[in-house]
Amino acid sequence: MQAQEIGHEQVLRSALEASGQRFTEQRAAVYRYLSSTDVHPTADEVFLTVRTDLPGISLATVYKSLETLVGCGLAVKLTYSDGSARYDGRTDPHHHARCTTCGIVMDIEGGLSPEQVEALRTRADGFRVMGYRLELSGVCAGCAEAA
Amino acid sequence: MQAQEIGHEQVLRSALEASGQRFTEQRAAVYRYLSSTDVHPTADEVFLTVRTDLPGISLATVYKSLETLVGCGLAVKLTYSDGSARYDGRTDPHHHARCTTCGIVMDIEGGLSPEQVEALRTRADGFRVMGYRLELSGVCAGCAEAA
DNA sequence: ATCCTTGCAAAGCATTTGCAGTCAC
DNA sequence: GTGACTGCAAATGCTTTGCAAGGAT
Repeated sequence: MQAQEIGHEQVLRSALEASGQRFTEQRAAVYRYLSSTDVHPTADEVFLTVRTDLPGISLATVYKSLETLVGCGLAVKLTYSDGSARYDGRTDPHHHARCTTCGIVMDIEGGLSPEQVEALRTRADGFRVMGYRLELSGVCAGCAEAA
Repeated sequence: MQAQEIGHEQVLRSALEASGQRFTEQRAAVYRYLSSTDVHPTADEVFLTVRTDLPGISLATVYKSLETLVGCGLAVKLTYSDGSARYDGRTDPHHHARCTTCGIVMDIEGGLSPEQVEALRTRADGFRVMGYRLELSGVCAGCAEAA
């Protein structure tokens, strides 16, 4: 969808400009991929995929681009107990469910209500809430069937 | 409290035995420290503290012991976007609030109700929920004041 | 023209692993 | 006595960094 891609590019340009950073092919390619998928890829997976569009891109640049996107609020970095880090291009409120067997991360629609967040905050004296993360862990349908 | 320590030791012995593992001084010392603090220490902080009781313990053993405790369900490993991993010796349901400035992790009392968890699960088709993690991110009172 | 960004290679750092000696059961 | 655990040191693997060349504004 051409129109959508242009929309994405505008979003990225604005976000970069707002923080005094420059628009580049590499950042655009990383952002385009991240906002087109729901697989929550690792940095290496982003690298491997983006490289098919932009053969010259380096892994270091992918790391830097991802960090830039996170800094702009256009992506979220998710870290897990097995040491893996994954990136999520969705910026609307939603939760995750992670399969501890195969590592897949699925989206769960919906967010906490402001009241629920506030109820939590009142239990953390003086804490200023910027965001939250709610994640189920367990076994996905596919792995449960295989076992 | 001598009685409490003995209680802890029994809990650890049972948990280890249940999974066919052995009770050792090192595991006991790591568990004793973890269940006595609410600072959510990193592996290195556990090492530095436990070493005052058990001067010979190695960092590798601390890592292995922590992983053993996590495997027994006596501790929870929390990983963060800056690459740090922290361990929590509390096993009752509760949440966390993490300061993105100083890195401190605070406990928030309470858990999600079974109904709330179920409501989330129904949105993840076929997923078998084993646990969840709910965490606020933001700025703690101390850091907010300093800024 | 300025200075931010890239790509490469080297460095960093937390964590894991191989192995011989030691210890729990 | 047997197999698991420890401590040490080396290795691993993801991520970051330094720097010269290139690119965006």
